Amino acid sequence: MRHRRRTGNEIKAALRDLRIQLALLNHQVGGELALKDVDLDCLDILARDGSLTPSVLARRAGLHPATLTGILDRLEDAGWIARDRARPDRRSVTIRVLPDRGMEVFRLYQPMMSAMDDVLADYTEAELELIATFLRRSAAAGERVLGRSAVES
Amino acid sequence: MRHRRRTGNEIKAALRDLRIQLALLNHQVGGELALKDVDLDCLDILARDGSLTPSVLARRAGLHPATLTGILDRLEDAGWIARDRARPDRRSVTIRVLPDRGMEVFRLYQPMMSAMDDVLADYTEAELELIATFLRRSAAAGERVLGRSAVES
DNA sequence: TCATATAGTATGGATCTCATAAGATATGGA
DNA sequence: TCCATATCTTATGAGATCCATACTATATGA
Repeated sequence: MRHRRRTGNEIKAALRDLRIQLALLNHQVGGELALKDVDLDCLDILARDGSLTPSVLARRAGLHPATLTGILDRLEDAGWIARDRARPDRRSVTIRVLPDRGMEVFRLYQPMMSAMDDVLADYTEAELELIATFLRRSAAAGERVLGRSAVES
Repeated sequence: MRHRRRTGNEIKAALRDLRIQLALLNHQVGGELALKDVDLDCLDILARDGSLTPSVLARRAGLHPATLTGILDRLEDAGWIARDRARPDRRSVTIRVLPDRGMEVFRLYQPMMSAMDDVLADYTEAELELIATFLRRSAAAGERVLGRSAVES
């Protein structure tokens, strides 16, 4: 059917707009916290995946290991993370996110969270489930695509 | 109802994951095109909003005017944009996105577009409309939130 | 006409990125 | 065990980027 394709394109366009908007929002929040965009991205990945080693985080974030060292130095100095050296492999380091500054971040994202609550209030429970599943599938799709091209290179 | 709140939080979490994934994907695409993340963001904003002046784009992207000059220099040198000086106000410049390199970008985003098509194939037309509306509302919410805090500062 | 405001860009110092190298540790075979 | 090689992280330094400031050109309004 023709409508399906058109709606699909609208979804992709809306997704692009949403990405921009979330990027700008993050940029603004980062500014208040004196964090570069990439610093926030790293913190976000750590929050999602839990403690990682620098090499794994660098690969996952698409950054050069030496670049990540600089980022971790900044994050450590500002009290966002700690570097632990107590693993079976003593070359390795574990990055641990400190809870100390969590409330600051929470406060800065609060306006967007409230705005999202307003959006969500218009939907039924079943519709919310549908949306949640769609978002998870889209994220997983992104992960698959990224994983494939990472393997090739 | 308790379920609503939980599902809402799941949506927010999924949105966070999706944001990360799209950021990483953009970072990867940018790498192939020798573009910084912020360069791609600017191109994306221009694609969304049409031709803009440097000052407007700088404000919209949350960047210092001098920073944007550097970005525009890069984009111009690489053949992404042109700077036009033909407006009523002769101090002003209009940034125009050139179509020349559009196909390159299209090709690089193609894998993600295909992956999204696979995701979308599981939904009915009505469900797709629901999702599209949700995404548009979320983007609009982000815009409102950002607009408010921009006014304050 | 001219004082002031605005758009965009040049300048230069601080900061960031990353290729390379170095140091520390691990691993596997002789 | 000993050692060659690989791996993890970080130091170093050159080049790129960011941005406060200053500057030029143009506009606006008294």
